[in-house]
Amino acid sequence: MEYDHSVCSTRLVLGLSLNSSSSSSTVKLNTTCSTNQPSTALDHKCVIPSFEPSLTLALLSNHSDHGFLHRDKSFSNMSLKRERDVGSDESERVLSGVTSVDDVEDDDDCVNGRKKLRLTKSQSALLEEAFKHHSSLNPKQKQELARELKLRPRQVEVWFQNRRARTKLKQTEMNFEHLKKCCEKLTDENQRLQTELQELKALKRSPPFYMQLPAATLTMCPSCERIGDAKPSVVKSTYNMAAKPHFFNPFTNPSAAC
DNA sequence: TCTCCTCCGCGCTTTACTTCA
DNA sequence: GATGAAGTAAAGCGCGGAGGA
Repeated sequence: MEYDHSVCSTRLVLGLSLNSSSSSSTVKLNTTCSTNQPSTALDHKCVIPSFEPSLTLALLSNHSDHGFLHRDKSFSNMSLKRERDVGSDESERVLSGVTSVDDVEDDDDCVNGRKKLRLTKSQSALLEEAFKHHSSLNPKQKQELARELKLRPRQVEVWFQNRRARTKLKQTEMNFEHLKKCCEKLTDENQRLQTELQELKALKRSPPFYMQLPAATLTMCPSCERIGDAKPSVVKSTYNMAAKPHFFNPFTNPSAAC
């Protein structure tokens, strides 16, 4: 990601939009410059995985004796949903081949007792590598990765969710820093322009330079040093020159801001 | 076309664990 | 070495959108 800071001017339109949907998640920064420069857009796209076939088991196992299911005394929608998750995990475990006694013990530790799972360095590295290729996994990729890492697919899924969240947060922080710098530069530029405007106003209020000179000196043009015939329309005074002053044109001059 | 259901991703939050003063 | 605050990351929860029946 790179920004072209050289093309923006004082009239800068900055838009930060965060769009999310189930099919994609987009973090977009549009930096539109008044000089009709192309905008820069930063996109982080997540691709929706395709349909995942899975089994849904009813809540009949010992899972109800442990962990989060305790929280739901009633047969609410939430409990139904958790049941679905548990059922999904069960089916995924079968599909991913994680059926050993050790695996089950691990599950009891990290899910029901909510003991924190810490991924090993090799597991993290492999997940990072996979994330480089796909920020989102389809069911098949998830199953394969889970089998490779000896994790439950749900854990792989959660890792990718958290990883996407971290990426998005980092991107947002970067966008914020960029906008902050732009704002600071625009503030400085605004201050400079205000000062320039005050100077020009003061200059306009003061009497023209040629009126402060003795009449004899008016015969010579201060600009071209040509002796004039004292006709005011011919004389090029410094004031007349200043009548067409150089103004900072934000549309033609590069801004200090961006 | 509408409704229901399921799946999935996301935002927000909780919590276990680590690091550091 | 003990301890508490702060930080980090795995996981929980609820919501909404998409899509199929």
